[in-house]
Amino acid sequence: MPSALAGRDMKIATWNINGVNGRLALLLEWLEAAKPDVVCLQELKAAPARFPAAALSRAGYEAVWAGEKSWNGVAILARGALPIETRRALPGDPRDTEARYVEAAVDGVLIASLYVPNGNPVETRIDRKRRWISRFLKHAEGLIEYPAILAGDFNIIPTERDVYNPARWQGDALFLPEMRTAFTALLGQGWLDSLDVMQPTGERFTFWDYKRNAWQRNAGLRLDHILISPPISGALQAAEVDREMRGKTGASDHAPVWARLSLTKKDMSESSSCAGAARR
DNA sequence: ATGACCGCTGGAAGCGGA
Repeated sequence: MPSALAGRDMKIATWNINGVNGRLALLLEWLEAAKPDVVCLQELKAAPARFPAAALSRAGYEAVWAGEKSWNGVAILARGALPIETRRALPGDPRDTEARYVEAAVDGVLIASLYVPNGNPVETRIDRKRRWISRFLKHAEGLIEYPAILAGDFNIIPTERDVYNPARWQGDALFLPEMRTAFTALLGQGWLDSLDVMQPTGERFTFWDYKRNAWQRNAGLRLDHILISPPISGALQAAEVDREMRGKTGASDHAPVWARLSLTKKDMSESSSCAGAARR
């Protein structure tokens, strides 16, 4: 374990991998090149026993994950350390068995990897998304005082700047005013939208549909977010989208997003609070 | 440019994704 007295960097990334086994070679290539310290993955699309833990360990990453056959699935990877799992489900509904939330402490920071329900078609599925987000907002509020990071596929387009053609997405579950309000409410709790802060101008899409030549037309959306709690938000140094990963042969329809934090001795002293959150 | 792509499962064609 790194010394709790020395400042150090943490590069944390989130990537909706869209099939962790089908994308394993690309994931390993990216880990080697990008060298993130912490990675949140979504859409593993693999049963728990089929998560490629051994291959990732050989690449230097230990992992905790919530798996599910065929659909969903979330994981947290840490370079050179085993994440200390604090939760494997979002609290508030024992009947919700979908693998959409996992939480772990890594190097004194509480990390959540989340995959919000899509919500389309609105007529039949928006209620599920609404209820999940309601539970998530409540849980997030309880984490705000700790050094914590919420990273994942939120399935929410936060602003008109985050969609190539806002008019075409009116009424879609990703862009409903209600959903954008929920995202704003999260920021209102104190969470910092790292990509928005570090890329305030220009485009910062994270998803391009496989259909209709969306990538070639740059018809993208910003759906993947890394939110940082107040105790460590001042440590944010950089945040970017690894767009080149979307252009690779056999790419996921999402690109990785990453943020770099320079954590100080003061941030480290909050680690005991993180452990407190883990015990709750 | 909401039919048109992709991964998963099962071993074909259907489902879910966003």
